[in-house]
Formats: sequence, structure tokens, C-alpha cells
Amino acid sequence: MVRAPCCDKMGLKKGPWTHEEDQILISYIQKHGHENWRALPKQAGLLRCGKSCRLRWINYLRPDIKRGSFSLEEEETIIQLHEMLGNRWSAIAAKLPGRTDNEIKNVWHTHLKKRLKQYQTKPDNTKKNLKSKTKIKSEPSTTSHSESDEVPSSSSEVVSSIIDGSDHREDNNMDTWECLVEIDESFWSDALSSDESQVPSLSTDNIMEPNYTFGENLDDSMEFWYDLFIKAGGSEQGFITQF
DNA sequence: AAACCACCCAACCGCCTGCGT
DNA sequence: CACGCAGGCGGTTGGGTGGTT
Repeated sequence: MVRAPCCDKMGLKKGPWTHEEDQILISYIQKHGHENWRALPKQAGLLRCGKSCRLRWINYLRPDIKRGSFSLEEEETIIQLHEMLGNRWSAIAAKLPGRTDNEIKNVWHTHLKKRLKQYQTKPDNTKKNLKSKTKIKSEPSTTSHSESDEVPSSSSEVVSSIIDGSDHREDNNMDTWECLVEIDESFWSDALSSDESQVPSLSTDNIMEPNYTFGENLDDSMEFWYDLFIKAGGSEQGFITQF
């Protein structure tokens, strides 16, 4: 089928919003809400398309928007959620009150991605040929890696060191604690579901075997999956049931 | 002071999905 | 079932801004 243009651009304004336009949009939404974005600009007297209005409201004018730079905790949360969810910015934004998907996306591309890239770069980059739907840096097992003081003991420690740039683990043997896995999309959506009765569809079939370097025995692997499961919002009972 | 450069972020674009008909 | 519309999402862009030479 032939798709109609997202909006009729004839005579509609584009580009940065003026203060006046903002005021019109705010007062209209305060009075009438925003049940129909397409009709809204016409009714409000704005020469914008509905999409543009929606974006402006969602990303900038909404009263509950938190302005200003991201805190360390927020950055840490973004990194952790990105590990779990990938580029699902709206899902990540849902876990950060007052932050928009657009804002998080920007922060990721301008700050966090670079830091992670730096962090993940190592002279002998054996992972460059690996492909994955979801890249996950596993939390090191305290049992399997306790022999090395150089290996951080928790994911938050890892993430903090990435954020503050103090991490220098490329000097160490990252292969012992890093792995890349492929996970069924439904795993995350199920795990994040508020419905307790839903059990995330974990399957070891989804593990990309050649890349699966984490854990030297089954217990370590289970610990890894358990941790991811809980991080993704799954319950302990759900994990037990699944396995 | 001017030119250049790099970075940031608001906004746009196109695709996807859900829903009503 | 097919179609069309509206909303939502992620990727990308380009103007603005601040830093450097």
C-alpha cells in the first residue's frame, strides 16, 4: 500500500519551537489534553504537524520533565539497562522518571557509548567478529573469579569505573568475565512485565555457544543467568520455575 | 578577534505496530 | 483479511555553542 505522508507539510512550520508556540501548546494541553495529536495543532492554532507537537510536549514541555545533566546514578542505570535491553530507549526511559527516551538516547550516543567503547577496546580484540542482538557484559561470579583482586566484584563497581573513567581492565584478562550472548526478545519483555504469573522464556538454546566464555561450570552459568533474570525484573520463584 | 573544530541536543524522518473499519 | 490512520519508536541530522588555535 502507499503510505500517506506522516503529516501534510504544506504550510506547516518546521524547526525550533518559539516561546509563543510552546505557550500555545502548553495552554491547549492543559485545557483539553492531547487525545488526538493529529487534530491538536489545528484546534490549538499551531502551524505544526501533530507529530511535531507530540515530540515537543513529550521531550520538552511536559511538566514532569527533569532538566539538567544526568547524575552518576542515572548514568549507571542507563548503562545497566542498556546492557539488558539494548537500544530500547523508551523502555529505559520508563525506568528513569523525568527523563525522556530522546534525552537518554542523546546521552548514550554522546557520552556513555564512547566510554564503553574505550573501555571495551583491547589490543587483541577477539570479539570484533562477534554479533549479537544483545550485548551483555556479565557480572563476574565471586566464586569463579575470587582468585583475582583485579576483577571487580560487582556490576555496579564495573559500571562506576566505566563512568568515572578509572577502569583499566583492558590490561587484565577480560575474557574470563566477559561474554556475549544472544537472547530471545521475549525474555526481556516477559521479565520486565509486571505480571508475576509470566515467566520469562529463558532458553540455553539461545546462547551463542562459541562466544559463551563465561563460567567454567554449570553453577557459574546459572549464577550468571539468575543475576540477569533478577536484574530484568524477574522473580526468584520465576527463575526456579523456569529452570 | 576571527576562523576552525568538535560536541551537544532538539527536532525531523521513516518505519513499525495496534486498532478501527 | 485488507486497508488506512494515528501513535510510538529508534536512527539520524544539522544548527547552535563552546573550546582551541
